[in-house]
Amino acid sequence: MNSPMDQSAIERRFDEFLRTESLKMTPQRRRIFEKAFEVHDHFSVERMYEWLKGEDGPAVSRATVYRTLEVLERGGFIEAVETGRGEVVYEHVLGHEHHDHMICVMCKRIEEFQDEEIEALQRKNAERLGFVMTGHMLRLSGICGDCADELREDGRLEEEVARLR
Amino acid sequence: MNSPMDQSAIERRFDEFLRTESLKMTPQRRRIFEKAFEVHDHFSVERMYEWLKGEDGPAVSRATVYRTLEVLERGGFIEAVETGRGEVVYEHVLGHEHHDHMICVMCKRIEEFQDEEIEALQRKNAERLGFVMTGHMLRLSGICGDCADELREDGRLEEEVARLR
DNA sequence: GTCAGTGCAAATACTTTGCATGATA
DNA sequence: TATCATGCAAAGTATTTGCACTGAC
Repeated sequence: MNSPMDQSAIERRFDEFLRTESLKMTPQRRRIFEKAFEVHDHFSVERMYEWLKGEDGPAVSRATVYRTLEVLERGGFIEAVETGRGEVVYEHVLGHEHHDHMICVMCKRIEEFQDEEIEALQRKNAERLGFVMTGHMLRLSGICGDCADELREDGRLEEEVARLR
Repeated sequence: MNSPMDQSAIERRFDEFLRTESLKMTPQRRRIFEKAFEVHDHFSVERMYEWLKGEDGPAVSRATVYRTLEVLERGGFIEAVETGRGEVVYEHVLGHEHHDHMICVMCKRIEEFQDEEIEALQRKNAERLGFVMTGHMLRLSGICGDCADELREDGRLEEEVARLR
């Protein structure tokens, strides 16, 4: 699946963003940025660090990964997704519609979904509470089809679901 | 506002839970448990630790607070609420209906709300994705009425909202 | 040439753990 | 009396920061 916006267009935006913030384009930033848009998957700081370490190119330290992801987030290029218990992964944003996440507690697979009805109800509740809503995070957790099948074969699905609920 | 279940009834449940798990009732556990149900507010590990340190009674170490909150969570007496960016606070559960949270990004105030329509839509989405849903977390963030008023006085509301969005 | 960015190692913040001691059932 | 729980300090883990050096503009 390709993004509706191609790599070079996104890169131009990044250049632009750096310029407006008087930040500099460095090989490290470029590597991190490109990797973030090349993968169509969620990644942690550690994962990004390992990816870059395993490939050719200028070395990138953990500190720089932290610092750069912060810049990318501030610029709206990536977004942090809390997967639970303090764990954070990132996903690139440009060319993607807003969406929420459904995470498999067994294999950690992350599915995305959108539901305008839910969004509308969120806004309604915020308003009722007298808040100006600026953001939200909705995360569903459960057992994905594949993992459920495996458990079902062993007759352990009910048990697991009960334990998790 | 009082819970529909009184303190002693909750405490009996705790005794029972400890017994079924072959755990022991200690002064430390009792202090933490009672404080968790006495306050009608969300608390962090650190906050609980500080509360107990400031009051009479047997000393409670940080390690014990961590360990006991884990026990209370496992027993379904309290629930962890992620307030964002890895921060976790707890709230007591018994006698409270399930609810979601709306957090003020300025003063950190937490409001609770319930919306059965949202719950139903969540279940629908999970099903569509082929998941057996076992849990969810919905957190709205924004600026509460009071903080919004303050910003409005200074004419900085629009600006802040734009920055946060 | 100036200012920002980088790597490194140290510092920080938060949480968990091993172990000797003490308390509960 | 047999566990189990506690406090303490040490060890993890994840992230941030100070600083000297390097590199982009």
